Amino acid sequence: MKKADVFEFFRRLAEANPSPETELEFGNTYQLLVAVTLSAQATDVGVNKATRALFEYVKTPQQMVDLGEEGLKEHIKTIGLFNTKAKNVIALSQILVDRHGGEVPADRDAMVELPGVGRKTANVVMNCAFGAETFAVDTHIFRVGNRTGLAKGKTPLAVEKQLEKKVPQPFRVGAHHWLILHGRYICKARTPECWRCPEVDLCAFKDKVLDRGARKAAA
DNA sequence: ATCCCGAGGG
DNA sequence: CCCTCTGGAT
Repeated sequence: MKKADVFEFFRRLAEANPSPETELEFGNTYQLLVAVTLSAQATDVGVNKATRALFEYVKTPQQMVDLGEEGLKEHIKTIGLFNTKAKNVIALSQILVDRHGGEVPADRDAMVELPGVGRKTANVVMNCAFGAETFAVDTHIFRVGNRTGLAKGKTPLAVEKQLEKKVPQPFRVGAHHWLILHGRYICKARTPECWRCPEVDLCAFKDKVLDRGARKAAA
């Protein structure tokens, strides 16, 4: 995508949604870290449903350690991969207590050291909690980047590097959310809704779905 | 059957 | 690179 088009792409997203936010619900940075960890292969709606009750009384890593692995499992049973997630969250919480004074470190490398926290999760927390210009490339951003031609790459890391290079300054903090929301609600995995996409004229996607009626008839 | 804001291990 | 963990929605 040409430089001027990239700017226009984000300008429109920003215009439509001036202050984008995560759809995950949380009350502090620690809860955000836990929520993002739980969100692997799960929808935000599903994660929120599980954390609503949990976060009522678990607001610190120490309180999570006190709850324990089995207690946590009871709360997150309805989310996929709950066994591994429960184990990781308890272990991660213990490390925060032991080595970080009960706080989430404002440092990506330190966060990635935590069990269950990879580069993508760390990038989300750095961006949402600390306002860092990080691009957490999840399934949505990977797809949107490659489809549109905004940031092509064979791996999430490659797409991340492209975004670091291409996203212009006024949009670097918000880009993560704009791209995810765009992917979730318009540039969907199965049936992208190009007919109502505000950026369709800037997009390189070859199989654009421009007519809803035609597509329904074909299906 | 396929997807959802992945990470860890082989 | 591959596989596994895992339930709910569509």
